[in-house]
Amino acid sequence: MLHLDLDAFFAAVEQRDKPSLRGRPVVVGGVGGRGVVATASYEARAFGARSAMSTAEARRRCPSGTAFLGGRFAAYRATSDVVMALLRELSPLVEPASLDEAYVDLAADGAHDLSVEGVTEIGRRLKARIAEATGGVTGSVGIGTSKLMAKIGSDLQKPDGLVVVPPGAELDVLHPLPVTRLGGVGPATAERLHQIGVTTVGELAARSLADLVALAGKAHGAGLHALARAEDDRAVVADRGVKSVSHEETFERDLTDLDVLGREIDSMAARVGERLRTSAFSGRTVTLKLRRYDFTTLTRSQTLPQATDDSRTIAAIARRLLTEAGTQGGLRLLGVGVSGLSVYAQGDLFAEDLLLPGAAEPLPDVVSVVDAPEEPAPAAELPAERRWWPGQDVRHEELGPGWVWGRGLGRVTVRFEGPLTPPGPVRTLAADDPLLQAADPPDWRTTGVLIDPV
DNA sequence: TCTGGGGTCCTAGGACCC
DNA sequence: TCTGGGGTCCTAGGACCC
Repeated sequence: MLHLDLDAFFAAVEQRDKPSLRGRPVVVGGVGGRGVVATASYEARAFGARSAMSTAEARRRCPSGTAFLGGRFAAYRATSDVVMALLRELSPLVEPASLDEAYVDLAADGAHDLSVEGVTEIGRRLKARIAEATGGVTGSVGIGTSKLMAKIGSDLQKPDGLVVVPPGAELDVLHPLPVTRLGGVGPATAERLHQIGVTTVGELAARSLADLVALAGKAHGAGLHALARAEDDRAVVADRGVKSVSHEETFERDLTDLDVLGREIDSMAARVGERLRTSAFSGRTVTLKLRRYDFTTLTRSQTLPQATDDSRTIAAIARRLLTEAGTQGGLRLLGVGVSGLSVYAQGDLFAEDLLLPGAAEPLPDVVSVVDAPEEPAPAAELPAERRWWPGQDVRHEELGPGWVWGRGLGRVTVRFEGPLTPPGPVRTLAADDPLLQAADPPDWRTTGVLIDPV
Protein backbone atom coordinates (compact mmCIF):
# COMPACT_ATOMS: atom_id res chain seq x y z
CA MET A 1 0.00 0.00 0.00
CA LEU A 2 1.31 3.47 -0.88
CA HIS A 3 0.12 6.77 0.59
CA LEU A 4 0.96 10.11 -0.97
CA ASP A 5 0.58 13.43 0.79
CA LEU A 6 1.48 16.55 -1.17
CA ASP A 7 3.45 19.01 0.94
CA ALA A 8 1.66 22.21 2.03
CA PHE A 9 -0.23 21.70 -1.19
CA PHE A 10 -2.29 24.88 -1.66
CA ALA A 11 0.64 27.07 -0.62
CA ALA A 12 3.00 25.12 -2.89
CA VAL A 13 0.74 25.74 -5.89
CA GLU A 14 0.66 29.44 -5.01
CA GLN A 15 4.44 29.61 -4.82
CA ARG A 16 4.75 27.81 -8.13
CA ASP A 17 2.37 30.20 -9.89
CA LYS A 18 3.60 33.36 -8.14
CA PRO A 19 7.39 33.56 -8.45
CA SER A 20 7.65 36.50 -6.04
CA LEU A 21 6.32 34.25 -3.24
CA ARG A 22 8.91 31.50 -3.55
CA GLY A 23 10.89 31.16 -0.35
CA ARG A 24 8.52 33.51 1.45
CA PRO A 25 5.75 32.80 4.00
CA VAL A 26 2.39 32.11 2.33
CA VAL A 27 -0.91 31.44 4.06
CA VAL A 28 -3.92 30.18 2.08
CA GLY A 29 -7.39 30.25 3.56
CA GLY A 30 -10.19 32.59 4.49
CA VAL A 31 -9.02 36.18 4.20
CA GLY A 32 -12.08 37.78 5.80
CA GLY A 33 -12.46 38.69 9.45
CA ARG A 34 -13.69 35.20 10.29
CA GLY A 35 -11.37 33.21 8.06
CA VAL A 36 -9.20 30.28 9.07
CA VAL A 37 -5.98 28.93 7.62
CA ALA A 38 -6.29 26.07 5.17
CA THR A 39 -2.58 25.69 4.45
CA ALA A 40 0.55 27.49 5.61
CA SER A 41 3.78 27.18 3.64
CA TYR A 42 6.73 25.83 5.58
CA GLU A 43 8.14 29.38 5.73
CA ALA A 44 4.90 30.51 7.41
CA ARG A 45 4.91 27.51 9.75
CA ALA A 46 8.28 28.69 11.02
CA PHE A 47 6.42 31.69 12.47
CA GLY A 48 3.74 29.51 14.03
CA ALA A 49 1.01 29.67 11.39
CA ARG A 50 -0.94 26.41 11.29
CA SER A 51 -3.88 24.84 9.51
CA ALA A 52 -7.25 25.50 11.18
CA MET A 53 -5.87 28.52 13.06
CA SER A 54 -7.86 31.71 12.61
CA THR A 55 -6.33 33.89 9.92
CA ALA A 56 -6.32 36.74 12.43
CA GLU A 57 -4.02 34.73 14.68
CA ALA A 58 -1.79 33.80 11.73
CA ARG A 59 -1.53 37.52 10.81
CA ARG A 60 -0.40 38.26 14.35
CA ARG A 61 2.29 35.59 14.17
CA CYS A 62 3.67 36.20 10.71
CA PRO A 63 5.82 39.15 9.63
CA SER A 64 4.58 41.82 7.27
CA GLY A 65 5.21 40.70 3.74
CA THR A 66 3.56 37.37 4.42
CA ALA A 67 1.09 36.64 1.64
CA PHE A 68 -2.43 35.91 2.84
CA LEU A 69 -4.35 34.45 -0.09
CA GLY A 70 -7.83 33.13 -0.70
CA GLY A 71 -7.91 29.72 -2.34
CA ARG A 72 -7.79 29.12 -6.12
CA PHE A 73 -9.45 25.75 -6.19
CA ALA A 74 -9.50 25.41 -9.95
CA ALA A 75 -5.70 25.62 -9.93
CA TYR A 76 -5.40 23.12 -7.09
CA ARG A 77 -7.80 20.78 -8.85
CA ALA A 78 -5.85 20.94 -12.10
CA THR A 79 -2.58 20.10 -10.36
CA SER A 80 -4.25 17.40 -8.28
CA ASP A 81 -5.62 15.81 -11.47
CA VAL A 82 -2.11 15.61 -12.91
CA VAL A 83 -0.84 13.89 -9.78
CA MET A 84 -3.76 11.45 -9.58
CA ALA A 85 -3.17 10.51 -13.22
CA LEU A 86 0.45 9.65 -12.37
CA LEU A 87 -0.78 7.46 -9.51
CA ARG A 88 -3.17 5.65 -11.84
CA GLU A 89 -0.22 4.75 -14.03
CA LEU A 90 1.12 2.84 -11.02
CA SER A 91 -2.08 0.93 -10.30
CA PRO A 92 -5.75 0.87 -11.27
CA LEU A 93 -6.63 1.00 -7.56
CA VAL A 94 -6.18 4.63 -6.52
CA GLU A 95 -8.29 6.22 -3.79
CA PRO A 96 -8.06 10.00 -3.58
CA ALA A 97 -8.71 11.04 0.01
CA SER A 98 -8.71 14.76 -0.89
CA LEU A 99 -7.07 17.01 -3.48
CA ASP A 100 -3.66 16.42 -1.91
CA GLU A 101 -3.81 12.86 -0.59
CA ALA A 102 -4.33 9.41 -2.04
CA TYR A 103 -3.84 5.73 -1.39
CA VAL A 104 -2.53 3.34 -4.05
CA ASP A 105 -2.78 -0.44 -3.90
CA LEU A 106 0.51 -1.48 -5.46
CA ALA A 107 -0.50 -5.13 -5.28
CA ALA A 108 -3.66 -4.66 -7.32
CA ASP A 109 -2.43 -6.06 -10.61
CA GLY A 110 0.76 -7.95 -9.80
CA ALA A 111 2.76 -5.51 -11.89
CA HIS A 112 5.30 -4.50 -9.26
CA ASP A 113 8.24 -5.94 -7.42
CA LEU A 114 6.95 -5.60 -3.87
CA SER A 115 10.24 -6.20 -2.09
CA VAL A 116 11.41 -3.38 0.16
CA GLU A 117 13.98 -2.41 -2.47
CA GLY A 118 11.36 -2.59 -5.20
CA VAL A 119 8.80 -0.35 -3.53
CA THR A 120 11.49 2.09 -2.42
CA GLU A 121 12.40 2.57 -6.05
CA ILE A 122 8.72 3.02 -6.96
CA GLY A 123 8.45 5.75 -4.34
CA ARG A 124 11.60 7.49 -5.52
CA ARG A 125 10.52 7.54 -9.15
CA LEU A 126 7.00 8.66 -8.26
CA LYS A 127 8.25 11.65 -6.28
CA ALA A 128 10.50 12.70 -9.14
CA ARG A 129 7.72 12.39 -11.70
CA ILE A 130 5.32 14.40 -9.53
CA ALA A 131 7.79 17.23 -9.06
CA GLU A 132 8.50 17.29 -12.78
CA ALA A 133 4.87 17.16 -13.89
CA THR A 134 3.59 19.75 -11.44
CA GLY A 135 6.27 22.36 -11.81
CA GLY A 136 7.95 21.57 -8.51
CA VAL A 137 5.24 20.53 -6.07
CA THR A 138 6.70 17.90 -3.75
CA GLY A 139 5.05 15.05 -1.94
CA SER A 140 5.73 12.74 0.97
CA VAL A 141 5.32 9.03 0.36
CA GLY A 142 4.73 6.21 2.80
CA ILE A 143 4.68 2.55 1.82
CA GLY A 144 3.67 -0.35 4.02
CA THR A 145 1.55 -3.43 4.38
CA SER A 146 -1.72 -1.55 5.00
CA LYS A 147 -3.38 1.82 4.57
CA LEU A 148 -2.57 2.52 8.20
CA MET A 149 1.16 1.92 7.82
CA ALA A 150 1.38 3.73 4.50
CA LYS A 151 -0.27 6.81 6.00
CA ILE A 152 1.88 6.67 9.12
CA GLY A 153 4.93 6.36 6.90
CA SER A 154 4.10 9.37 4.74
CA ASP A 155 3.84 11.45 7.91
CA LEU A 156 7.23 10.47 9.36
CA GLN A 157 9.58 12.49 7.13
CA LYS A 158 7.65 15.50 5.88
CA PRO A 159 8.23 17.38 3.69
CA ASP A 160 9.54 15.59 0.58
CA GLY A 161 9.82 12.34 2.53
CA LEU A 162 9.93 8.69 1.59
CA VAL A 163 9.44 6.04 4.26
CA VAL A 164 9.02 2.32 3.66
CA VAL A 165 7.85 0.32 6.67
CA PRO A 166 9.07 -3.24 6.04
CA PRO A 167 6.70 -6.13 6.76
CA GLY A 168 7.16 -7.17 10.37
CA ALA A 169 8.31 -3.73 11.53
CA GLU A 170 4.79 -2.34 11.95
CA LEU A 171 4.54 -2.45 15.74
CA ASP A 172 8.06 -1.10 16.22
CA VAL A 173 7.08 1.96 14.19
CA LEU A 174 3.57 2.31 15.57
CA HIS A 175 3.80 1.78 19.30
CA PRO A 176 6.03 4.72 20.27
CA LEU A 177 3.78 7.20 18.43
CA PRO A 178 1.15 9.33 20.17
CA VAL A 179 -2.40 8.01 19.72
CA THR A 180 -3.34 11.22 17.92
CA ARG A 181 -1.39 9.97 14.90
CA LEU A 182 -4.04 7.31 14.33
CA GLY A 183 -6.80 8.34 11.98
CA GLY A 184 -10.01 8.68 13.96
CA VAL A 185 -8.39 9.92 17.16
CA GLY A 186 -9.31 13.57 17.40
CA PRO A 187 -9.42 15.91 20.38
CA ALA A 188 -12.40 14.24 22.08
CA THR A 189 -11.10 10.68 21.85
CA ALA A 190 -7.56 11.76 22.74
CA GLU A 191 -8.86 13.45 25.87
CA ARG A 192 -10.82 10.40 26.95
CA LEU A 193 -7.85 8.12 26.30
CA HIS A 194 -5.60 10.46 28.24
CA GLN A 195 -7.94 10.23 31.20
CA ILE A 196 -7.38 6.47 31.38
CA GLY A 197 -3.64 6.92 31.05
CA VAL A 198 -3.25 6.19 27.35
CA THR A 199 -1.08 8.56 25.32
CA THR A 200 0.87 6.26 23.00
CA VAL A 201 -0.28 3.62 20.56
CA GLY A 202 1.63 1.03 22.58
CA GLU A 203 -0.40 1.92 25.67
CA LEU A 204 -3.55 1.74 23.58
CA ALA A 205 -2.63 -1.76 22.44
CA ALA A 206 -2.50 -2.89 26.07
CA ARG A 207 -6.19 -2.08 26.56
CA SER A 208 -8.92 -4.66 26.10
CA LEU A 209 -11.51 -4.51 23.38
CA ALA A 210 -14.24 -4.21 26.03
CA ASP A 211 -12.51 -1.18 27.60
CA LEU A 212 -12.18 0.59 24.28
CA VAL A 213 -15.76 -0.13 23.24
CA ALA A 214 -16.95 1.27 26.56
CA LEU A 215 -14.81 4.35 25.98
CA ALA A 216 -15.44 5.08 22.31
CA GLY A 217 -18.50 3.11 21.24
CA LYS A 218 -18.85 -0.11 19.33
CA ALA A 219 -17.45 0.70 15.91
CA HIS A 220 -14.86 3.23 16.98
CA GLY A 221 -13.67 1.15 19.94
CA ALA A 222 -13.21 -1.94 17.80
CA GLY A 223 -11.38 0.19 15.24
CA LEU A 224 -8.95 1.53 17.83
CA HIS A 225 -8.33 -1.96 19.19
CA ALA A 226 -7.41 -3.22 15.73
CA LEU A 227 -5.33 -0.23 14.59
CA ALA A 228 -3.22 -0.32 17.76
CA ARG A 229 -2.21 -3.84 16.74
CA ALA A 230 -1.56 -2.79 13.14
CA GLU A 231 -4.52 -4.92 12.12
CA ASP A 232 -5.90 -3.12 9.10
CA ASP A 233 -7.45 -4.82 6.11
CA ARG A 234 -9.20 -1.76 4.70
CA ALA A 235 -9.24 -1.95 0.93
CA VAL A 236 -8.40 0.85 -1.47
CA VAL A 237 -11.70 1.91 -3.00
CA ALA A 238 -11.18 3.62 -6.31
CA ASP A 239 -14.56 5.31 -6.52
CA ARG A 240 -16.35 6.21 -3.32
CA GLY A 241 -19.77 7.44 -4.33
CA VAL A 242 -20.88 10.92 -3.36
CA LYS A 243 -23.34 10.85 -0.45
CA SER A 244 -24.32 14.50 -0.15
CA VAL A 245 -23.87 17.90 -1.72
CA SER A 246 -23.86 21.06 0.35
CA HIS A 247 -22.84 24.67 0.48
CA GLU A 248 -22.38 26.80 3.57
CA GLU A 249 -21.21 30.28 4.35
CA THR A 250 -20.02 32.14 7.40
CA PHE A 251 -21.08 35.77 7.23
CA GLU A 252 -18.77 38.66 7.93
CA ARG A 253 -21.30 39.82 10.53
CA ASP A 254 -24.11 37.93 12.24
CA LEU A 255 -27.40 38.21 10.35
CA THR A 256 -30.91 38.29 11.79
CA ASP A 257 -33.15 39.57 9.03
CA LEU A 258 -35.26 36.78 7.55
CA ASP A 259 -35.40 38.41 4.12
CA VAL A 260 -31.64 38.78 3.94
CA LEU A 261 -31.10 35.23 5.19
CA GLY A 262 -33.74 33.97 2.78
CA ARG A 263 -31.80 35.41 -0.14
CA GLU A 264 -28.63 33.75 1.16
CA ILE A 265 -30.52 30.46 1.22
CA ASP A 266 -31.68 31.03 -2.34
CA SER A 267 -28.16 31.56 -3.63
CA MET A 268 -26.78 28.59 -1.71
CA ALA A 269 -29.65 26.39 -2.92
CA ALA A 270 -28.93 27.56 -6.47
CA ARG A 271 -25.32 26.35 -6.17
CA VAL A 272 -26.33 23.04 -4.64
CA GLY A 273 -29.00 22.44 -7.28
CA GLU A 274 -26.59 23.30 -10.06
CA ARG A 275 -23.99 20.87 -8.75
CA LEU A 276 -26.62 18.14 -8.43
CA ARG A 277 -27.78 18.68 -12.00
CA THR A 278 -24.29 18.76 -13.52
CA SER A 279 -23.44 15.51 -11.74
CA ALA A 280 -26.84 14.01 -12.64
CA PHE A 281 -27.78 13.41 -9.02
CA SER A 282 -30.90 14.23 -7.11
CA GLY A 283 -31.64 13.75 -3.46
CA ARG A 284 -34.54 13.28 -1.09
CA THR A 285 -33.34 14.97 2.10
CA VAL A 286 -32.82 18.72 2.37
CA THR A 287 -30.80 19.87 5.37
CA LEU A 288 -30.46 23.38 6.73
CA LYS A 289 -27.47 24.01 8.95
CA LEU A 290 -27.24 27.04 11.16
CA ARG A 291 -24.71 28.38 13.57
CA ARG A 292 -25.87 31.00 16.05
CA TYR A 293 -24.04 34.03 17.37
CA ASP A 294 -22.69 31.92 20.25
CA PHE A 295 -21.37 29.22 17.89
CA THR A 296 -24.02 26.69 18.83
CA THR A 297 -24.68 24.68 15.69
CA LEU A 298 -27.78 22.79 14.72
CA THR A 299 -29.33 21.13 11.71
CA ARG A 300 -32.92 20.76 10.58
CA SER A 301 -33.89 18.45 7.76
CA GLN A 302 -36.84 17.23 5.78
CA THR A 303 -37.11 14.17 3.59
CA LEU A 304 -39.25 14.39 0.49
CA PRO A 305 -41.27 11.57 -1.03
CA GLN A 306 -39.26 11.93 -4.20
CA ALA A 307 -35.75 13.07 -5.02
CA THR A 308 -35.20 16.56 -6.39
CA ASP A 309 -32.40 18.53 -8.01
CA ASP A 310 -34.44 21.71 -8.30
CA SER A 311 -32.93 24.81 -6.72
CA ARG A 312 -36.29 26.43 -5.99
CA THR A 313 -37.59 23.34 -4.23
CA ILE A 314 -34.42 23.08 -2.15
CA ALA A 315 -34.58 26.78 -1.33
CA ALA A 316 -38.24 26.70 -0.35
CA ILE A 317 -37.73 23.81 2.06
CA ALA A 318 -34.62 25.37 3.56
CA ARG A 319 -36.42 28.69 4.01
CA ARG A 320 -39.24 27.01 5.87
CA LEU A 321 -36.79 25.11 8.09
CA LEU A 322 -35.12 28.43 8.88
CA THR A 323 -38.42 30.04 9.79
CA GLU A 324 -39.11 27.17 12.17
CA ALA A 325 -35.63 27.26 13.72
CA GLY A 326 -35.63 31.04 14.18
CA THR A 327 -32.85 33.61 13.98
CA GLN A 328 -32.85 34.90 17.55
CA GLY A 329 -29.61 36.54 18.54
CA GLY A 330 -28.26 36.41 15.00
CA LEU A 331 -26.74 33.74 12.80
CA ARG A 332 -23.07 33.58 11.87
CA LEU A 333 -23.49 30.70 9.40
CA LEU A 334 -26.07 29.12 7.16
CA GLY A 335 -25.70 25.96 5.11
CA VAL A 336 -27.92 24.14 2.65
CA GLY A 337 -27.37 20.51 1.76
CA VAL A 338 -29.01 17.62 -0.05
CA SER A 339 -28.44 13.97 0.83
CA GLY A 340 -30.08 10.65 0.15
CA LEU A 341 -28.74 10.89 -3.36
CA SER A 342 -29.63 8.74 -6.30
CA VAL A 343 -28.69 8.94 -9.92
CA TYR A 344 -31.45 10.93 -11.54
CA ALA A 345 -33.98 8.24 -12.38
CA GLN A 346 -37.05 9.86 -13.86
CA GLY A 347 -36.07 8.81 -17.36
CA ASP A 348 -35.33 5.20 -16.56
CA LEU A 349 -38.51 3.82 -18.07
CA PHE A 350 -38.26 6.10 -21.06
CA ALA A 351 -34.59 6.68 -21.59
CA GLU A 352 -35.21 9.19 -24.37
CA ASP A 353 -36.70 11.51 -21.76
CA LEU A 354 -33.16 12.24 -20.66
CA LEU A 355 -32.54 13.89 -23.99
CA LEU A 356 -35.57 16.15 -23.81
CA PRO A 357 -35.45 19.62 -22.40
CA GLY A 358 -37.40 19.66 -19.18
CA ALA A 359 -36.71 16.03 -18.30
CA ALA A 360 -35.16 17.18 -15.05
CA GLU A 361 -37.93 19.59 -14.16
CA PRO A 362 -39.13 19.50 -10.55
CA LEU A 363 -41.72 16.97 -9.64
CA PRO A 364 -45.06 18.76 -9.56
CA ASP A 365 -46.32 17.19 -6.36
CA VAL A 366 -43.19 18.31 -4.56
CA VAL A 367 -43.24 21.85 -5.81
CA SER A 368 -46.90 22.29 -5.10
CA VAL A 369 -46.47 21.81 -1.36
CA VAL A 370 -43.86 24.51 -1.03
CA ASP A 371 -43.88 28.22 -1.56
CA ALA A 372 -41.25 28.31 -4.27
CA PRO A 373 -39.93 31.64 -5.53
CA GLU A 374 -39.79 32.06 -9.29
CA GLU A 375 -36.01 32.13 -9.49
CA PRO A 376 -33.30 31.89 -6.87
CA ALA A 377 -32.01 35.42 -6.45
CA PRO A 378 -28.70 36.09 -8.17
CA ALA A 379 -25.86 37.32 -5.96
CA ALA A 380 -26.16 41.03 -5.34
CA GLU A 381 -24.00 43.35 -7.42
CA LEU A 382 -20.72 43.94 -5.62
CA PRO A 383 -18.97 47.27 -5.27
CA ALA A 384 -15.96 47.41 -7.60
CA GLU A 385 -13.25 46.68 -5.07
CA ARG A 386 -15.15 43.71 -3.65
CA ARG A 387 -14.78 41.87 -6.94
CA TRP A 388 -11.11 41.38 -6.16
CA TRP A 389 -9.59 39.09 -3.59
CA PRO A 390 -5.99 38.39 -2.64
CA GLY A 391 -4.39 35.71 -4.76
CA GLN A 392 -6.94 36.00 -7.55
CA ASP A 393 -5.78 35.52 -11.13
CA VAL A 394 -6.32 38.57 -13.32
CA ARG A 395 -5.33 39.91 -16.71
CA HIS A 396 -4.80 43.51 -17.70
CA GLU A 397 -5.19 44.30 -21.36
CA GLU A 398 -1.97 46.26 -21.46
CA LEU A 399 0.03 44.91 -18.54
CA GLY A 400 -0.67 41.20 -19.05
CA PRO A 401 -1.43 38.43 -16.57
CA GLY A 402 -0.98 38.84 -12.86
CA TRP A 403 -2.58 38.33 -9.51
CA VAL A 404 -4.22 40.46 -6.84
CA TRP A 405 -2.09 41.33 -3.85
CA GLY A 406 -4.53 43.59 -2.05
CA ARG A 407 -7.53 45.86 -2.39
CA GLY A 408 -9.23 48.73 -0.68
CA LEU A 409 -10.04 52.44 -0.91
CA GLY A 410 -11.33 51.89 -4.44
CA ARG A 411 -8.00 50.54 -5.62
CA VAL A 412 -6.52 47.14 -6.32
CA THR A 413 -2.85 46.20 -6.19
CA VAL A 414 -1.69 43.66 -8.76
CA ARG A 415 1.62 41.89 -9.26
CA PHE A 416 2.26 41.15 -12.90
CA GLU A 417 3.99 37.81 -13.17
CA GLY A 418 3.31 34.23 -14.16
CA PRO A 419 4.67 30.79 -13.30
CA LEU A 420 7.51 31.02 -15.85
CA THR A 421 8.53 34.67 -15.36
CA PRO A 422 10.94 36.18 -12.87
CA PRO A 423 9.31 38.02 -9.96
CA GLY A 424 7.27 40.77 -11.58
CA PRO A 425 6.40 44.40 -10.89
CA VAL A 426 3.53 45.66 -8.75
CA ARG A 427 0.98 48.24 -9.95
CA THR A 428 -1.89 49.85 -8.09
CA LEU A 429 -4.94 50.39 -10.26
CA ALA A 430 -8.45 51.72 -9.87
CA ALA A 431 -10.69 48.90 -8.70
CA ASP A 432 -13.04 49.62 -11.58
CA ASP A 433 -10.28 49.79 -14.22
CA PRO A 434 -12.07 48.45 -17.32
CA LEU A 435 -8.80 46.98 -18.65
CA LEU A 436 -8.55 44.65 -15.64
CA GLN A 437 -10.40 41.35 -15.77
CA ALA A 438 -10.64 38.23 -13.66
CA ALA A 439 -8.78 35.39 -15.36
CA ASP A 440 -8.46 31.61 -15.33
CA PRO A 441 -5.51 30.10 -13.48
CA PRO A 442 -2.29 30.30 -15.50
CA ASP A 443 -0.88 27.10 -16.96
CA TRP A 444 2.34 26.40 -15.06
CA ARG A 445 3.83 24.69 -18.12
CA THR A 446 3.40 27.56 -20.52
CA THR A 447 2.45 30.86 -18.95
CA GLY A 448 4.62 33.91 -18.75
CA VAL A 449 3.70 37.54 -19.21
CA LEU A 450 2.84 38.28 -22.80
CA ILE A 451 3.53 42.00 -22.70
CA ASP A 452 6.53 43.30 -20.82
CA PRO A 453 5.01 45.56 -18.16
CA VAL A 454 8.32 47.32 -17.55
C1' DT B 1 -10.33 40.44 14.48
C1' DC B 2 -11.69 33.56 18.20
C1' DT B 3 -13.29 29.52 15.90
C1' DG B 4 -13.95 27.79 7.21
C1' DG B 5 -15.97 24.66 4.05
C1' DG B 6 -16.40 20.37 2.03
C1' DG B 7 -17.41 16.05 3.40
C1' DT B 8 -17.97 10.86 5.93
C1' DC B 9 -19.41 7.79 9.49
C1' DC B 10 -21.63 6.52 13.78
C1' DT B 11 -25.12 6.66 17.47
C1' DA B 12 -29.57 7.05 19.43
C1' DG B 13 -34.48 7.67 19.91
C1' DG B 14 -39.08 7.51 18.03
C1' DA B 15 -42.36 6.07 14.47
C1' DC B 16 -43.88 2.44 12.09
C1' DC B 17 -44.44 -2.24 10.34
C1' DC B 18 -44.94 -7.22 10.53
C1' DT C 1 -55.34 -7.95 30.03
C1' DC C 2 -48.10 -6.72 33.22
C1' DT C 3 -47.17 -4.96 27.81
C1' DG C 4 -41.98 -9.02 22.09
C1' DG C 5 -38.73 -8.54 18.93
C1' DG C 6 -36.58 -7.37 14.76
C1' DG C 7 -36.04 -4.27 10.98
C1' DT C 8 -36.25 0.15 8.47
C1' DC C 9 -36.76 5.01 8.04
C1' DC C 10 -36.28 9.60 9.69
C1' DT C 11 -34.25 13.20 12.48
C1' DA C 12 -30.55 15.24 15.15
C1' DG C 13 -26.17 15.58 16.90
C1' DG C 14 -21.30 14.65 17.37
C1' DA C 15 -16.63 13.24 16.12
C1' DC C 16 -13.51 13.33 12.73
C1' DC C 17 -10.82 14.22 8.30
C1' DC C 18 -8.38 17.29 4.94
